[in-house]
Amino acid sequence: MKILIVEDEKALLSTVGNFLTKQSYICELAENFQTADQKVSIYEYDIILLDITLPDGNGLQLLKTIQKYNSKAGVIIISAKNSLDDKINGLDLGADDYITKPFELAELNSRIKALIRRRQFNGSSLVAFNEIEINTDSKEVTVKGNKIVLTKKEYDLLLFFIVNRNRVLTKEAIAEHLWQDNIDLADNFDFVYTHINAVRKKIKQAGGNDYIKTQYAMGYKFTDS
Amino acid sequence: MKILIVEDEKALLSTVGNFLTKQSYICELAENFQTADQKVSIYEYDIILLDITLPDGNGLQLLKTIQKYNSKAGVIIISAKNSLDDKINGLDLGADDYITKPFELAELNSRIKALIRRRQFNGSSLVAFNEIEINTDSKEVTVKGNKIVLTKKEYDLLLFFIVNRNRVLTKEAIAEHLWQDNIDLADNFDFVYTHINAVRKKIKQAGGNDYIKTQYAMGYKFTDS
DNA sequence: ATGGTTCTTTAGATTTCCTTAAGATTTTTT
DNA sequence: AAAAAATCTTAAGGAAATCTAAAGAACCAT
Repeated sequence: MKILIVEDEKALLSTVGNFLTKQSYICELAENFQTADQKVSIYEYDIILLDITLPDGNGLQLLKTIQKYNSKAGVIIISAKNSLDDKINGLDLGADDYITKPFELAELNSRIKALIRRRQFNGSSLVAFNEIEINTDSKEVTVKGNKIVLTKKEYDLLLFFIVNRNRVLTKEAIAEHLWQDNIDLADNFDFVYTHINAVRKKIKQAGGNDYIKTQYAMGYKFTDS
Repeated sequence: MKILIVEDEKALLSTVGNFLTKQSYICELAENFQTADQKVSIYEYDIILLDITLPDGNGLQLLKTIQKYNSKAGVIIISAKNSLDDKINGLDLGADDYITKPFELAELNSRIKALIRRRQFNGSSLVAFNEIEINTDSKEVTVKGNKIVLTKKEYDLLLFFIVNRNRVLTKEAIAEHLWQDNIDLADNFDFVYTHINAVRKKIKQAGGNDYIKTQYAMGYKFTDS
């Protein structure tokens, strides 16, 4: 099982490299965009760990090279905190999973294992939270195996929640993600209510739990507990 | 992610403060050189927004204090129009970016995000004081591992205390932080009592110590000793 | 154009919690 | 020791945030 680790922070790079080597993976390291791009276009990897913030280029660009020369590889994005949208852009561009800095090595390990497991069965990219699954390729959403049909806004909203699980998201942050620039930040964001209501309704109808927890005056949190 | 906003125009200060708070940053405000200098030399920040034209000193001077005590912080200079030299001096003295008045909140936001990305903050989302822990991502608060549920005002208050530990905070300072602009300085601040009482009660109920020490006629201090 | 879908707006119902007020308690001053 | 000032505590009315449903507006494919 070959893994390429792309990360410009040297300390982190070698920590992760050492750890994964001990876990019996064959590791290669790249600490900038150029090296990574070169390696990806020449060699084959099973897993690529990709930090998207690199000094000499954006890791998201690398995803294109990966798709071209290394389409069988599974990609886990390493994202900086607070770059909420990067995660989703990554998933759109073909990444399979993401992990937020700082992270536990144990967590990284279990995500790698999960990815390997998934890849062996079907090559599609899945984002899941308990009984809710999103296939980001086909954009299909299932709840307890039942397919539910979401509109684009609803889909974006649910994906945003699941990718940012266990994080309180303010209405403003949600609005900013869903409407990008077409939004007046001084506006009121009451229309968010409507879409949250719609998503809740559809998940409930399919027999799913309501993981969207309202935190009065703070925002919403997608969580188990 | 902690941000210090240094700006003498009160209206702008509170607008920016409110906005960034809603974007899930932990904000502190300073409306003159002296306060800012003091805060910078005592506390740690991730980002400092710095207006250089202050009534009681030049913001560029502050950069030296920042360098000395807060060298990890990223600095964005807020400059008045046409003071090009200030910008250049600022960048020379270690600022990371600048933004010109008047500016859009959206623009400020994206510059902050860019700065975070560049600096690759692994902004710790844990704030702790002995047996009390606050996860600022999930906004969960635990006391001896027991989760307690706080309202927004209570949460803000506790966070303010812990961030400003070992420091006597007047009722006025607390009120100013919790209510930002919506406050009449001629008012009495009796309502602070109610919230302090609520926080104390909930922490006690979860088996925690009462670190909120009342200093008669002076204020409150969150401390061990 | 037309019909269907999705998005936004509106407004009333509901929930949550913030402020107020008033009496009790503590600390300081006289 | 009494008076004054500051703080504590509790409960209830009202303000603010959220929910919900339904109608109007925009969009899209035919």
